Amino acid sequence: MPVRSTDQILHKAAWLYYTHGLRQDEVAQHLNISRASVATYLRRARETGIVNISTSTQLFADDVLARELEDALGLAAVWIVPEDRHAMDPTAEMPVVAAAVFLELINKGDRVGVAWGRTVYHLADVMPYADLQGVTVVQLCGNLGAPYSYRPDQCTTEIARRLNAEGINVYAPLVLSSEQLADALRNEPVIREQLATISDCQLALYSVGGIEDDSHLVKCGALTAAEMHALGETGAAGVIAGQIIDAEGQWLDCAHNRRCISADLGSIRAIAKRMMVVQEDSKFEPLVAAIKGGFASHLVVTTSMARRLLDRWNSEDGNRRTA
Amino acid sequence: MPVRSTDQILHKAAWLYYTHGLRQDEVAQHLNISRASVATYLRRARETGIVNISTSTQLFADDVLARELEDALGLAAVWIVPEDRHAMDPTAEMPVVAAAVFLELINKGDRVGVAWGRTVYHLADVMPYADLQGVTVVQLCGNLGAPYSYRPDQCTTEIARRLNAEGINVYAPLVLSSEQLADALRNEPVIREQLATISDCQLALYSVGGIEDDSHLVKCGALTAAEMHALGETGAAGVIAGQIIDAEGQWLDCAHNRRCISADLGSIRAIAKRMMVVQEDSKFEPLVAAIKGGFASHLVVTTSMARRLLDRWNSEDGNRRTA
DNA sequence: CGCAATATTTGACTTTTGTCAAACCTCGTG
DNA sequence: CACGAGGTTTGACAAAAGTCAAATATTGCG
Repeated sequence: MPVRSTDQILHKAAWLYYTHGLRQDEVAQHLNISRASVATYLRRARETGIVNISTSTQLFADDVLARELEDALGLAAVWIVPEDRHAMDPTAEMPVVAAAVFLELINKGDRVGVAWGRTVYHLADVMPYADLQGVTVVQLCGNLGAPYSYRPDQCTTEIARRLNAEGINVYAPLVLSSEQLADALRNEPVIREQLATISDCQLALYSVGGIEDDSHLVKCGALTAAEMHALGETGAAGVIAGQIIDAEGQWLDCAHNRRCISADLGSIRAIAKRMMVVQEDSKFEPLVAAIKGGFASHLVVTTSMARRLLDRWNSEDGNRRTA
Repeated sequence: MPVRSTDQILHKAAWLYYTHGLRQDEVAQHLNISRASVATYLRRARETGIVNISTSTQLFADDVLARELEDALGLAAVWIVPEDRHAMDPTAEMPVVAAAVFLELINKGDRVGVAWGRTVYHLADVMPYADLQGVTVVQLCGNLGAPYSYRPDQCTTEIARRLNAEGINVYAPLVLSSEQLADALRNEPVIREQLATISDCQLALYSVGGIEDDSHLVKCGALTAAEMHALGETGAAGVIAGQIIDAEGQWLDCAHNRRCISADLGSIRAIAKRMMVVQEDSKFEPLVAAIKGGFASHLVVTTSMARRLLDRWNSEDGNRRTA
C-alpha cells in the first residue's frame, strides 16, 4: 500500500478506467488501493483536465437560422441557444454553451485573448477543465475592480488555470485619470510589448458592452452615468474590450477612449477567430455595431437575438436595393 | 413519446448529461423518454464521437528515459510504454497508447497520412471515436491484400470513420509486376495528384517494417522470402510505407522500390509531425535506419527498445569522439 | 521528537447506471 | 392491408459508481 502524493497515480487510474475501460474495482486491484480511492482519483483526474470529457456543440450550430445568419452577415460560424430549454435555467445556458464552443475553437499551441464583461465572468465560472498545455491566455484590456466575482485579471487567470494554460495579465488599470498618464503607461516597454502581442492571437473571446446608464463600464465605476449618457449623444454605440465604438463599429475619439489602456481595435480585428457571446436582448444595437466593425467571426446568441439580427440585415439589404 | 430517428436527441441527451451534469433520470424527464433510453443514447453518443472522453498520454511521456531519448536522438517527443504493466496484456497496450497519442497530435483541419503495417491495423482497431470533422485521412501507399484484418485502404477508411473525418484512398496496387506499368500508373493524373498532396500533411502515422523472411511485405505476398533475403544482402535495412530503405534511411534503388506505388520518401520527410510506432523488439535495426533517415519526429516505443536506442546513440557518440 | 493540523485512504452504505428480454413501433413488401 | 424484418423503447433487475464519516498516514512546527 504505497502512499504517493504525485499525480502519477491519477494518470494511471484515469488511463486504466477511461482508456482501457476497466471497472473501478479492477483499477483498484491493479493499483493496490481501495475502490473508494479510485473513485476519488477519477474525480480529481476529471477536475484537473487529465481526463477530458467534451460534448459537441453541434446541437447549437445545426439550426437553419444559424446557417442563414452566417450567410447574411458573412460570419464564419454561429451558435444559437434556444431560450426556453424545457424549464432549464435560461440565463445559465448561454455561458455553458459559450465555454464549450470556446474550448472547441482553441487549438494546441494557440494564443487566445480574453476580454472583459459579465458574460466573460460567467463563462470563466463554468469553463470545463482541460489539459491545454502550450496554450497562452492573454488579457485584452487593463484592470478594474468589478461588482461581480472577478476582476479582468482574475478572470484570465481562472480560465488559464482551468485549461492548464499559461495566463498573461496586463499590469495596468483599464482607465486612467489623465490622457497624459495613459499615453505614458502605454509606452512603458512592459505594457507596450504586451499589447503588441495581441494581434498574434489566433482566437479572441469577448462580449459587447451596452451604453445604458446601468452598463458594465458605469457599474464598475469607469464612467459615470452622466458621462456615458453624453457619449451616447456623440455617437457611442457599444463597448469592446473597455473601449467605446460608434454605430459603425469604429473607435470613437473621446476622452474615455484616450484614457483607456486596452488592446488596439485594429489588433483585435486582426485576430483570425473573433468569438463574440451576447446574452442580453438589450445588447442588440451594440451587437450590430460590433458586427459592422468586424469584431465577430464566431457568434453565440439567443434565438430571438438571431432573428432580430437577420431581420435587420434583410431590411438593410432591402433599403440598399430600393435606394 | 415522440419517436425520432435523428441524432438530434443524442446531442441533447449528451449535452444535458455530460455538460450540465444531470442524472440520467433527470435527462429522461427533460426529453420525455425512459431512463433506459437515455443510457442507450449516451452510449451511442460516446460511440459516434458526439461525446469525447480522452485521457492524457502524459503518463507515457513523463519518463526520464523519454527525455533522454528526445535529447539524444533529436526527437520532438517520445512516449514509452512499459512492458510489464501488472499482468495487463502487454502487446495490446502499445496500439492503445499510440491511438491516444495520435489523437492528441491531430489538430482541427489537419490532413494526416496513414501508412500500412500490422501495427497500424491494430491501432485502427482500438482507435477511439471522435468528432474531427474537417480532418482528412490520406493513405500513404498503394493497396495490397493482407493476411490481417484490414487492407491499407480499409485501414484508412476505418480510422477516418471513427474520427468522423474524410478518408482518401489510393486507387492503385502497392506493387506492380513491371517498372513500366508502375511508372505509367504513377503518372496517371488521379494518382499523381493524390501522391502530390502527401507533403501537405501535418501528421503522418506509420511503423517501420522489418526485412526478415517473415516480414510484413513477404507475408502479404509483395515479395518472396528469397527476394527479401537478397535485398538484405544489398543493403536493405527496413521498410517505410511499403518501400525499402537502407541503413541510413535512404531510398534503396532496387526493383521492388521501382515497382512500388507509394508516397515519395521526400514528401514523408516534409511532414512536420512524423509519428512512428514500433511494437516488436526485433525491429530494432529497421527502427535505427528509419530514425537516421528522418522518418520519426514523434516516437512510441517500449522501455527496452528505448534503452537499446539510447545505448546505440551513446556508443556512436563515443565512437565519433574516439575516432 | 512529539503533537496538532492537514491530507489521504478506507469500509459500509446509498444512489446511479448498465443490461436485456419483452413489448412496441415503423416501414417496405407480397 | 396484413405480415414480418429491423429497428427502438421500456420495465425490472443486477452491477457499478458515488458518498461520507471514521481511520490512518503525512507534514509542519514548537
